[in-house]
Amino acid sequence: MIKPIIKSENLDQTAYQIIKEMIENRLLMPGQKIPQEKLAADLGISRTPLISALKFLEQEKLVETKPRRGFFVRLFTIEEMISIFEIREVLEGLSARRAAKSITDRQIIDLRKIFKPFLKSKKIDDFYAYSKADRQFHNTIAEIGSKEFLTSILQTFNIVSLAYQYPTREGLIRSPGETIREHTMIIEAICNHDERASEALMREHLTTTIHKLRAHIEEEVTSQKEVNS
Amino acid sequence: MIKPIIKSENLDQTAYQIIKEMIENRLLMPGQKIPQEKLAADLGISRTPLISALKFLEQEKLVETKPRRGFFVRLFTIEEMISIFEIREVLEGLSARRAAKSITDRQIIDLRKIFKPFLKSKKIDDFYAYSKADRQFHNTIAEIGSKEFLTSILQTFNIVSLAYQYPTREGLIRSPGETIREHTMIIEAICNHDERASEALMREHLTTTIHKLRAHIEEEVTSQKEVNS
DNA sequence: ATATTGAGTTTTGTATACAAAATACACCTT
DNA sequence: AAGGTGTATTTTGTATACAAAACTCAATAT
Repeated sequence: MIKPIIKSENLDQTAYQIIKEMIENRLLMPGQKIPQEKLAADLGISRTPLISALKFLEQEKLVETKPRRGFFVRLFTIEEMISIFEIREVLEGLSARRAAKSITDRQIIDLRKIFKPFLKSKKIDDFYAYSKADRQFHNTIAEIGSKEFLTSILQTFNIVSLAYQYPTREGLIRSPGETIREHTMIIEAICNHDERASEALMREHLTTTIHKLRAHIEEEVTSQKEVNS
Repeated sequence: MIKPIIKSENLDQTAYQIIKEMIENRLLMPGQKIPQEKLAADLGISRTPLISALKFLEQEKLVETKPRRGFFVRLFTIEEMISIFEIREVLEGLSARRAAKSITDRQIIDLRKIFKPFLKSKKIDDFYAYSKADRQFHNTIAEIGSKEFLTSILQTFNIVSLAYQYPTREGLIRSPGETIREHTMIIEAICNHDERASEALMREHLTTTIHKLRAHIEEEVTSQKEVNS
């Protein structure tokens, strides 16, 4: 995959973009200390814009500082993952509601296109492709329905992208067979400008995922105990 | 009012706190350019931590940068104000739901105390005191119900405090007589650990306020037109 | 009168310098 | 061998330095 290098105005913004990607792609591992001098040299910049970038990432909770000891890549707990999903539930619900209000004919066509390749097939087994469509679905609705603050919140806290860090099946918590119907229902509600249904369906969709996530975790804890005993 | 000066570890964090307060208290006016050299001198620090602080505030949308031209205090449009309230609606709804789940007996006592002084009186005319209680109500629920990410989002984007920048009656959009019943109902739902009702009532409370806000704006636009014609 | 030019001034974005704090590690003591 | 102590090394937080961009404003041209 070719990464779109956004040549931003300032060095700290470009550094920010690159480091964020490095964390998302696990080039910087959670818990690891970030070597300032070395990373600055690798990026071909001085420590000043690098530190500025790291402080952004600190506020986004992707990185943490221990004063006078440096920056470290942050580790997310299971509780935090659930917390992120709960926030997704309400914010993406709002996005969907707003999208239903403001969607244009052009955007309707784009939105309906996303899951088209999967509607014919009886069983969806290409998890990679479906995960990609899933992300695109959520991001598109966020783009249509969010402006200014909401976009800023979703992006700053990586609400959508962090959710796919879950370690199974390309980050998919539920199977495509289970979610495809919900996805199409949400899309239709938005395309019909039904604000109430769009929000309700999106929330339901994510609530169900949270339940499944909780169940997964329970299972894991139980099986861990079995191994340890 | 004595401001609690939080002596933080780093200079940029203290600068951040002070500048944020200056903006909230209108010592730095919206639209105004921020003079770096002068402000740094006033705070007794160099430009390095000051810029760092300003970049935080930029991400919070309290300040904006025009590249190579400097930092400016940001101006909020009416549309953005409504947008903030919509985000409040869903995020505080979530806060209330979580608070209902986790509230302790000690916190129940504190929460019930907030509106006690106003329950006896027939008519509430001390807008200043009521506005303060209102803020405390929302902040307390946020504190009880939010952890990690949600707190961080609410604080970072000043979701609660920005809402009181509305220029009438200490930022109160609806009259105390109108809202006191809703406030007590929300409090009771939370104290009874009723998650569903807590979220629903909080959302309703804020939705009604948004409607009122929209009506106010309509009125203003209309009367403006009358003046201009 | 309005618009354009350009030298002088201010301010920005970034690199570098440096004191103070943290860390590493060899050496000593028990 | 285990633990403590002091010194050398690294790294952090902040100030300062400086080239390049933006602004100011008076002089000139239209």
